Formats: sequence, structure tokens, C-alpha cells
Amino acid sequence: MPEGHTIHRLAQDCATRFSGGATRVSSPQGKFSDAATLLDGAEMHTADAHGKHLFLGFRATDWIHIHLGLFGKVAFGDAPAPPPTDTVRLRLANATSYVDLRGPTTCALITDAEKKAIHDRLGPDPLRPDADPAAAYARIRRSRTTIAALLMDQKVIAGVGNVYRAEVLFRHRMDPYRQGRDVTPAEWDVIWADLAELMREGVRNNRIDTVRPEHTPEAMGRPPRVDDHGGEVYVYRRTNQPCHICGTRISIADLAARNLFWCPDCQKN
DNA sequence: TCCTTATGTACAA
DNA sequence: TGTACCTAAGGAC
Repeated sequence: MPEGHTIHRLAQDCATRFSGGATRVSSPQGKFSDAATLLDGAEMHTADAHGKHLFLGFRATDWIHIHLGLFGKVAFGDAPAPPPTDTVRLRLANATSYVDLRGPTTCALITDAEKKAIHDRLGPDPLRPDADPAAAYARIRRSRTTIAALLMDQKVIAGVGNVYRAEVLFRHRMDPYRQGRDVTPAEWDVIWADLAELMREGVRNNRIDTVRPEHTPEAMGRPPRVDDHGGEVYVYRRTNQPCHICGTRISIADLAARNLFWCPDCQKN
């Protein structure tokens, strides 16, 4: 479930389980073997997240840079760690815990300078305390690109993925095809604040829930949603199902090679 | 057993 | 814009 909230939660859990003390580092699958050998036995002193990027700090200037991509998965467990399967790209283990990383787009050993370059090319992350929403709006306000595409652009805002994109636009009744330059400062302020709150809750619960209390299945007298992504949502992956608010069937479209979901009746502005 | 799908990104043309 | 990459689950046969 790799949107930004997943990565921040991952950073927290890595810090809880592995900071302080030696960490065994290995790459059963092999693609990270050389770096794993260099780091094996060192202490993981920092776990930092920016958008969908995770950085695990070892020694003075060594970082493991992880990006889950679309398929990457992480599994934590308590010691003793079972024999790894042959798809485990990275395993960290200590006396009490282990974590296995599979299928990431990126798992690489990088330097401080390379880490900084990644931060520099990413937009503000609503989950980071240093994030400046004005920096995101500065790009949005002069763009003719649709707000749906801008929200997915990690240079504009870091950490938002396809679920949060669809859901935040629905929550503010915004037409996904509206051009960035037609989004007002007041509208952006509200969207940013809402994203920050939704994503913080996502970190807490390790899942995405976006449905307001008055629209929950219990409040609306409908059956609870069952979806393997785990959360309760308005439009994401609800193609042709009735909108929770107005009953119109949810639309799907292809936008920049990703699925876009929205209610054509509620989101006309 | 094969095919499809997925919450993502980078690079080539 | 198209394609490659990484993995696993679910459904069709």
C-alpha cells in the first residue's frame, strides 16, 4: 500500500525495531548483496521519510534509499527470523526483530549528497514538519495541467498517490480536470490541510480512510465496504458503484497512465 | 497454469 | 506516449 503514509509508518516502525545496537544486513535475493556486506553489523541510527522515499541511516554518511514503487512490500516480524524466501531484496535483523523488503523499485546505498539531491527534487510532503504548502501552490497556480495530474506529481507535492488524489478531490467536490491555474489559494489551503490530516491518520492506522463520519456505512445504512486495499473510501476503485452522496455511478478514466476515479455529478467545479 | 491487476517511477522516442 | 521494471494475489480455465 505504498503511498506516503505507508513510508512514514515504515520509518517509524524501523526506528522502533532497529535503532540502537548492531543490525544484521543481508540481501538473500542478491541484488543488494555488496552494499549489505558493507553495512552488516552497523547501527541504524536514523529512519527518515520524504514522500514515498525512505532513508535508513548507517554510520556517518551511509544511507539505504528505498522506494517501494508499485509492487514493493515490507514485512516485519519478531525474532527468530525464518529462512528468507528468494525474493527478499533486503533483510534487517537484530536480537528481537526482522524486516524483509520485496519487490522495491529502488534499494540502493547512497551518500549524504545523493540523499540531499533527492530531497531537493521532491515537493513538500504534508507529513513533514518542514513542509511549505506555498511551494506547492507556486507551481500549481501557473500550470495548465489538470489538478488530478499535479497532485500525483512528486515534484509538486510529495507522498500523494492514486488513492489520496482521488479521495481528496472528491472530499472537496473538485473536478479532477480543473487546471491548476484555476485553483484558488483558499481552495489549495483547504486541500493541503485536509491531506495533512488524512495522511497523519493514515500513518496512525496504516491504511487509508477518507469517509467522513456522517457518510460511513453505519451512518448511511449501507453495508460496510470490503476492499482489499483495506480502507473506507468515496470513489477509489468504486467504478460503476453508486456515489455515497448522490447515487450517481462512479466514473473511471485513464489519466497519464493511471486510473482516475471520480463522481461526475458531485465533482463538477 | 496462465492472465490480469495494482496505492509507482524512469527513460526512450 | 509507450514501455520496462519489480512481486503477489485473485480469477479464469
